[in-house]
Amino acid sequence: MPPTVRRIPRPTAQRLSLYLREIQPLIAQGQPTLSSRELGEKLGLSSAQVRKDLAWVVQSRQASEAGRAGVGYNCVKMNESIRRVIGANRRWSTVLVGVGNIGRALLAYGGFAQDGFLISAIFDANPRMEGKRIGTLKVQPTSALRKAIRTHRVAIGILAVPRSAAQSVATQLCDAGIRGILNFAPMRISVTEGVSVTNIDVSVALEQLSMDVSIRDQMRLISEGAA
Amino acid sequence: MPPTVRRIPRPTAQRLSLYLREIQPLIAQGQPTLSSRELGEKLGLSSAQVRKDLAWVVQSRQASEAGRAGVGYNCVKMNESIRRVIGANRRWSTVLVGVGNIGRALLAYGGFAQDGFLISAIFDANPRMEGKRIGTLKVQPTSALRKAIRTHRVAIGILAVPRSAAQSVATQLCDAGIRGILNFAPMRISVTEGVSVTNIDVSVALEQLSMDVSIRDQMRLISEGAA
DNA sequence: GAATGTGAAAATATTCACAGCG
DNA sequence: CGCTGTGAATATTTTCACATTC
Repeated sequence: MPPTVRRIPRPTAQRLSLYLREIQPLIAQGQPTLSSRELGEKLGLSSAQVRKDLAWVVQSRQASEAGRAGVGYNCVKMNESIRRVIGANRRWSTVLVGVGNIGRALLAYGGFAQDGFLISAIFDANPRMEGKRIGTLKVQPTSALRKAIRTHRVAIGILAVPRSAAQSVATQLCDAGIRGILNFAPMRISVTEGVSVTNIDVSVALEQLSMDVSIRDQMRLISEGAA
Repeated sequence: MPPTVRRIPRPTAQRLSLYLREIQPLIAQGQPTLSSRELGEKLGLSSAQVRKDLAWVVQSRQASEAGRAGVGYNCVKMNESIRRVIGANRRWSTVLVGVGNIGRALLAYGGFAQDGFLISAIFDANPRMEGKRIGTLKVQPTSALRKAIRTHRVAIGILAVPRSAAQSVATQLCDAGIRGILNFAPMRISVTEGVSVTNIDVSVALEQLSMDVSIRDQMRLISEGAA
């Protein structure tokens, strides 16, 4: 047995998604290859970093589709390899719970299909929404979650309900056998062991941003003081 | 001069926002103190990690408001100290560009005010929206950005326009003197040197989540195979 | 006893730098 | 030459473990 196959590092995994975002438009406009330096420049990363990351893609599968010295990486092949490694090559069936503004924004944005994510059914905890049609889908009560998740083999639930309903719906999703939850509610949710959660919290993002701005301000003051 | 004051580490900064989210409800329900172990358990972190992070808060300001051995950290004071360190103690004036579904969701969510973020003015690139009132604010054309940013001393722009308009609006924000942009458009935007950007990209989040789910699946298969 | 604060050790992640290919 | 792939060197982050305080 080889010296224990290490798992793909978190930071690498995160960057791979970003690489996909950069590569895809290039493919669309027909660019055949891309060097680690070019890709790195677009994202503010060193070329060595990019090469190390892409080396993971090649190694983690036994695939041999590597870059070519003197040329760079084949865009199409690299796109496909990355998608396989991060599990974005298959289609993911999802359910959306909550058809308020966020939910409707997600439904209106057609871009997920291209990334392999399909919203199979939509739900709302509010009975007044029941039966309403949005696009091609009819809003169902959350009591129908279990059945929908089983029949569509849904792995991912998108939680776009108000904070007050979030934990209750999260529990229903877990009970119905969901495997991962994308949580838009501005709170941490508790889930069954084995269920993955990714949070999108605007306040956290704003705080991160304001901190960056603060730090830049301080540095500016210092350098101006020194000048 | 002390041996060069190191800047607060990125991962620490990110976790500090999460600590705030946990501490605030505890304050509301009157809990006086919190131990590093308790806080860590809520977030799946080691107590040592929490203590190291909080040590930064105490050190990075010369403040002496530390935890107390045998007791834990004073919730109220820790909340305030963290907010000061990450720049969330002051009020941030923001502008929102794009009053589609995402923009309206942000306006409808009242929780930012509590975190010190105020949406001072709203804009839309679509002239048909001009003059429309949403809540207490009137939609302005993006040509009015510069003036609004100057008069309200706005540091942060929230970019919630469709992909096709994102770069153009980002450029307008930069020209108008914005300091940071929270970008909801599913693309990387180019900005003037010195402007910070934080992206909220649902596809990236979904990919991250699906990758976690995939990895769990693989581990499950392996352990079942071994059993 | 229960907890903090913190050096020292371990683990991770990034950058360097260069051999070798196209 | 330009660029990949990768060990070795750094740098950063996390964990350990324990003296110290309440």
